Amino acid sequence: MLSKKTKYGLKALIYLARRYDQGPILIADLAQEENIPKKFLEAILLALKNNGILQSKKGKGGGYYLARSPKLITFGQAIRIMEGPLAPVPCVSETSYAKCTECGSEETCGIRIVMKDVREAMAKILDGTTLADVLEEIDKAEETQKGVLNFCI
Amino acid sequence: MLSKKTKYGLKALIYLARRYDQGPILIADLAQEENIPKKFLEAILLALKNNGILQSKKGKGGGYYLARSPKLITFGQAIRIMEGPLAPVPCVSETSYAKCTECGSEETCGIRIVMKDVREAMAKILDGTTLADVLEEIDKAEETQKGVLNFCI
DNA sequence: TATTTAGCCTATGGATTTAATAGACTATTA
DNA sequence: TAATAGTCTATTAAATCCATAGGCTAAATA
Repeated sequence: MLSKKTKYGLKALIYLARRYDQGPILIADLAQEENIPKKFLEAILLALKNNGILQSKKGKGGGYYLARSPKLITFGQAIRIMEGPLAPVPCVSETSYAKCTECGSEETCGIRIVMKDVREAMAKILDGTTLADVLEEIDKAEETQKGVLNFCI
Repeated sequence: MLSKKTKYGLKALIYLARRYDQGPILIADLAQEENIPKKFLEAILLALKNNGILQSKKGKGGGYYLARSPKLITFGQAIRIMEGPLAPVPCVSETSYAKCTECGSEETCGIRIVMKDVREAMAKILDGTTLADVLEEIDKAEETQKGVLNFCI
């Protein structure tokens, strides 16, 4: 299960993506709009900034904004920063491999064999989905919803 | 990341699957062979029993054994018992759905749209992989390893 | 029936992580 | 220089994870 931290972070990224090239967005506004505790959000945005996903501007007229186009930011990148590696076990992680403590031979570990496939499947989706993709999907879903509503009326 | 609890449990299941129809296995033996704290393992096996994956026999000659053929026990079943639902967010869980707190409209939530795909991909693998499958894969991997060793010598 | 075996139950504890809040500090802009 | 808004350090409550201890209960065997 994703932590609240990660959910908040993803919500914030989607929010900022929707307002890309509208200048810096205030933490306070973002927090209020998305119902995120402001101080908690501060820490999350800072982490995203320190990892190159976001940029910020201080002082009046300041705020946060995407460091690059929504087309170039993936869910995978963001989730790894906030939640850690995608891999269910460290021994199959591509981005932060570690030997499983007390796991004898890695090549013949049943758990590892299965989790390798799981990691790959997750990575394929999350590293292949950009913020721009998500915005598009949201728009599509909203159109469909409108259709459903009209149909109901 | 999988918790130690889950890893221990999966190890135990694979161990028991390998010895299916060899009668009950002692917790103590299992714990020692697989390097799992005995008391912790007790709790894990009990949970698996209470969820229909294992059966046990008390008294002398007792122990734990699979409740049914390794072909009929999947990783998905076991992981859900020990780790909880596969779904990254409760609102896409098939086995234990719950509305995300403070998530306005479910149909147009960007996070949900992506995580739905992730859940499906994970479930496809984990619900499609039985203990018998894993034993087979382990054997295959061990054969390959032998080949590598001989080649090296 | 008595005894031993081995799983079952309750509870405790430390360590770590998660979620949230408070307050002082610093850079920037007008 | 005064106001703004991000940055940093601490603290805390709650939850979860990992592990251990000790007594209880069911079952097999002598």
